[in-house]
Amino acid sequence: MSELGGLLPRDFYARAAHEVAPELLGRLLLREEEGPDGPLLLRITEVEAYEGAIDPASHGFRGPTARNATMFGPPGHLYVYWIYGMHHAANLVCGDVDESHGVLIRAGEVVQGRPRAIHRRPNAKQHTELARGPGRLTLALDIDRSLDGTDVCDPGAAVRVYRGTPLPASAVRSGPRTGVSKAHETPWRFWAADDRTVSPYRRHVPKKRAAQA
DNA sequence: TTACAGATGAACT
DNA sequence: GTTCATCTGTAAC
Repeated sequence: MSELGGLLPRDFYARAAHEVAPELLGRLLLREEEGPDGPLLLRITEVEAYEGAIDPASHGFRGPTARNATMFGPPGHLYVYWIYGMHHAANLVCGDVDESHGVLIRAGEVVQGRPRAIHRRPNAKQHTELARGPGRLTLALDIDRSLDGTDVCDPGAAVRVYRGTPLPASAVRSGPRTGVSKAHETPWRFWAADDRTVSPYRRHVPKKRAAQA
């Protein structure tokens, strides 16, 4: 398909996450699938940047663990983690090896393969809800920990990122990150202006107290 | 619009 | 052992 515009090269990711993040808006995330229907295609509309050792909100802040090992590897790979015991979230590893920079893919618009996304997300009332939010997005695209470490620059990979049509800077908005308890003031959430597939902002819920007996 | 339950892994004491 | 996390669906205001 010509609209894909070719794979984004690894160099694209080999920069600070907050530089890469806004340039990912409008790009196309391709999810390869078995069967005759061909791949799913998602146009990225919302992302958040996390920057390793200098960013207390990043999974990489306290150093490598079994879960976040992928973040400490080379850029251009997919970091998938399991959160709150019920959702997956997908990041693209940025920066250099050991820097543990990442860009969380928060939301997007399913532009191809929509019936399959609807099948996986029966609760979605409109197509704009199919991948509106990081947990919903991974559900719609059937992304889980088995895809952790996928090289999105590899033409044969199950998940890849294509150039698509990047958003002009004038159509990019930024603000505080969602659901993050630390470094809340850092405006490293980026989204496409006036796009209905962008998730609603939810500030961090300070704490959940167990009910007193 | 705001608040909370829910399930699991990882970090922390 | 305890606390909390890059969240979502549902319910009460």
